[in-house]
Amino acid sequence: MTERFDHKRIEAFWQEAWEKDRAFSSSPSNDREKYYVLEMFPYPSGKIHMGHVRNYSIGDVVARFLMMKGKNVLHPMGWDSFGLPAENAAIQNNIHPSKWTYENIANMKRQLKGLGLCYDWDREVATCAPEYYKWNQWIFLRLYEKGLAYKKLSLVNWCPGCSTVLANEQVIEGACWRCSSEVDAKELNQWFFKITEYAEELLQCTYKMPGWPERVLTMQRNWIGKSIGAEIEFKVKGAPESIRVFTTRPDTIYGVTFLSIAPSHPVVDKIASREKISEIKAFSDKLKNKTKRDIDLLEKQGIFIGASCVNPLTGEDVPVYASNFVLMEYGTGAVMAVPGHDQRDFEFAKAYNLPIKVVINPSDSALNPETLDKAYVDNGVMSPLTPFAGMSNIEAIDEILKILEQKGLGKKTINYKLRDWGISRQRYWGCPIPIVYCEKCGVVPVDLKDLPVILPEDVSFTGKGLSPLANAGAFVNTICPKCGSEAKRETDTMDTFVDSSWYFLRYCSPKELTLPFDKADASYWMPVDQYVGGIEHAVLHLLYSRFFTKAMRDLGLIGFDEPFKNLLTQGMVCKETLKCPEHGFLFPEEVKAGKCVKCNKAVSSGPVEKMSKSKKNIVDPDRIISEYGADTTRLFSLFAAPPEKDLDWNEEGVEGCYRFLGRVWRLVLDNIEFIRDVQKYDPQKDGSLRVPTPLYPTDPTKHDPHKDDSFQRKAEIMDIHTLTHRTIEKVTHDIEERFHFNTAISAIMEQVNALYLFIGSMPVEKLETNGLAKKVLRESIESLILILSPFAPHISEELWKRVGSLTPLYMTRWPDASELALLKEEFTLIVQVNGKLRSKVIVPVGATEADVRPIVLNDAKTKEWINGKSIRKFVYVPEKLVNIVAG
RNA sequence: GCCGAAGUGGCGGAAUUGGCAGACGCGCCAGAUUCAGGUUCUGGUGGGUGAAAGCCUGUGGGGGUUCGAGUCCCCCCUUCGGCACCA
Repeated sequence: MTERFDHKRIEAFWQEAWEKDRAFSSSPSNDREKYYVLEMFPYPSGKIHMGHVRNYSIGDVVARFLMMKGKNVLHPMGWDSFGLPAENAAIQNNIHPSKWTYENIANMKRQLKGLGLCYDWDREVATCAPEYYKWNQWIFLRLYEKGLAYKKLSLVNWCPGCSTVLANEQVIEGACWRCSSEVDAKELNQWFFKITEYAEELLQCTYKMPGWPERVLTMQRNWIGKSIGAEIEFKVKGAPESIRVFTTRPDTIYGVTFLSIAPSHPVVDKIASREKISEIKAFSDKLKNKTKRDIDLLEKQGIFIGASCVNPLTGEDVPVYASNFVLMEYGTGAVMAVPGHDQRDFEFAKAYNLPIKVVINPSDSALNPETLDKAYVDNGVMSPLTPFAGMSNIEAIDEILKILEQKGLGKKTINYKLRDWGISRQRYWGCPIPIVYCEKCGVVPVDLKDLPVILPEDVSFTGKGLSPLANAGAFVNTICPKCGSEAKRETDTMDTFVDSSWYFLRYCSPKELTLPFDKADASYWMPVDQYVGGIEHAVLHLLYSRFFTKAMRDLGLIGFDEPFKNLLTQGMVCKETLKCPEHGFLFPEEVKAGKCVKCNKAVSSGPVEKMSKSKKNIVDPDRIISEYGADTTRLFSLFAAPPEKDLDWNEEGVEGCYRFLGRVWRLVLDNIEFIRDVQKYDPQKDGSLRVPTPLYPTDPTKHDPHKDDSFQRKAEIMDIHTLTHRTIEKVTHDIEERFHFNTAISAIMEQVNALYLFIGSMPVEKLETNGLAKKVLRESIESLILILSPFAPHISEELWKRVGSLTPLYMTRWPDASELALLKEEFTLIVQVNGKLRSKVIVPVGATEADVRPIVLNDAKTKEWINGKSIRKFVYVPEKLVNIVAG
């Protein structure tokens, strides 16, 4: 009886051994090439979910593989531990956010260790620790000093029911997530980081980042939203003011029939007629209180403000409208309206009976504004109504800009959609902003030597009113660092995205006391060679981190431009949902025989969706790990789909992986006597034993144990040798070049299947006496254990020890595929007749067309298909196939 | 509306450069082992047709390029993701 595969005992044993050996600790070294593998650190919400398992399994394979490849690998882990859920827990369960957070960290750390992930835990960081957030404050002050952090009035979401500010994420369809009151827009003084200063560089670098997925780069480019156009000044008729508009289509200026401005545009107060001002104000307020979605549904609306401007080129009067579709935040808050060539303006002109002018025509026809049913937005030729009749509109842009520039009424401009990053949060559980407000000195930064500004523990959580910090007198009341008189601290905390914008640098020297990180350590380890995380951070975290890197470079802290060389965005973990017509989503245990246990109605299986509590389709990693083990859990999460695709969770697939590991276990233990003390087969020394080998799988009659012919036996043994090295080659390539762990695992499975067949076809006494078989078997099993180890490290370590290795597996080199073993003397040539597979022939490697032609044409099957027809073409693809065109 | 990704057996997915479509796993079917269930081992499994060998057909749909297309080009359909009055 083979010893049972006891995953619990094995996994506990090796996890302890790795920890005791400090197997994965890292330090800079000049004799090995560095490699920094990073997975996005988790928010300590309480326990890990399958998304974490997947994310960290991917990173772990990369890290373990590269360690075995001899790289000096940095693979750290930490906690993004400031944030709102901790505060909610405080309000709901009367537990301090700090306690809640650290308990969660302890539990999740236990879970990550239970997965056998190869982290250097000596580098662990938690962003809520003063030793960490001190440096947040330090960076903030350096940015402030550089003018990259500033304060300004801006709109926030205000809940009148809770009398507090809400984050955008807390506003659900325009209402408070907690009390459902309608959320107002409110103007507050907020701190900002000047990310817009880097808009152009952030954009340009996206074209030089081949290691990032194209779709993430596209999303970032869209988010930055560069558009090239012109700013044009329209003088107000009968008033000293003028209105500046931004347009990407200066070529349409001759078609302007009105101007549209944002209702909140400051010019309204100056030029609108008295009776209109209050109407426009009301219109503007109404818009502010609507969520984006609602505005989308609104029709084009506007109010004539009672004033007109003059078209700088035609001198025509253009009435000014306050319109609901013009945003104050973009461009200049004013647009020139060209109904003939812009669809929004067209709709507005139709609704308000404004003239439509065509100034650009398609190259082959002339448009009639009377009969136009939509705006003509394509390129074309300038119409006779303009001074550039017949010229292409693209060329006309430069001509028009020249005239405007001469008149001093326009110039080329670039606009970005990217806004400065508002980092103030009216919350407690975050990093305090190190600023003091003094009546005499105004805004005063805290001295660097006085950092950190410690977040006070002794505060009360009511969920009402201002941030708990604002009520913490001992915190708020302080002394002005400049003049020493009484002053008050800033009570807002920083957005938690600030914490995560530089944590990858802190990992390089997590215990550094004088700076956020040691410059030499950072320049050794950085940039991150491989970053792995979810697509949900495509813009936010990944853009902020890029910005921070550039800003810190300009502060002289680092000497590189981009933080993450290669990025892998893994797909979501999904599962089928179950839905009862009466009770909605159900947990699997609420369904018996396809019926809801509450109402006995038939339950339909809903769509496969991302695992979430509300959809009741979550699978708890703890349960899976305890039932099947960490190795199986990791293996399944890597085998079920390629990493960037969504993964469908199904328990039968998990069982399949468990079965596979059991199969490996038995394969090794059942044959351990044959291989334990045998020397490995070395093709360099034993190369003379090589015999011509057909491709695997070979003729099934060969597996007949009674038909023992030593030549055939030898060929069969050598097939295993070849397969072993082909598998090493494929697995190495799949991990290294493609991150296709699913195909790497399937190749290992194929090797296992082949070994079972080989052993099954070989009588025991043969195995015992055949030296070559033993050697080849040992080599194959050894290499199997090694290449399986990044995926399933515990079982691999255990088997590695069992086959008699003295050093632990994690200290062992990754096997190399022997080129000699991969050499073939013959290969199977595919024979196609008229593009269809008709036969196969064995030919020597390196055969030329002249060598192959007679062999193929004499092949009986091929002859049959050619059937006397004349051969019109003979296509030979060396080492692959021939295609005979006959007819 | 714009941008992007994808569409292959009952299911998850392979096919790296245009060259044997469906590797591997799940499920299902059969045989062996077992007192029995489970386990384990072996074989089969796209569809059509056939006793079988085999033949025909087949990668969302339609066209094209090519000796040869899941892969390249054009048009269309569907699904998912992102952005969305950005002037």
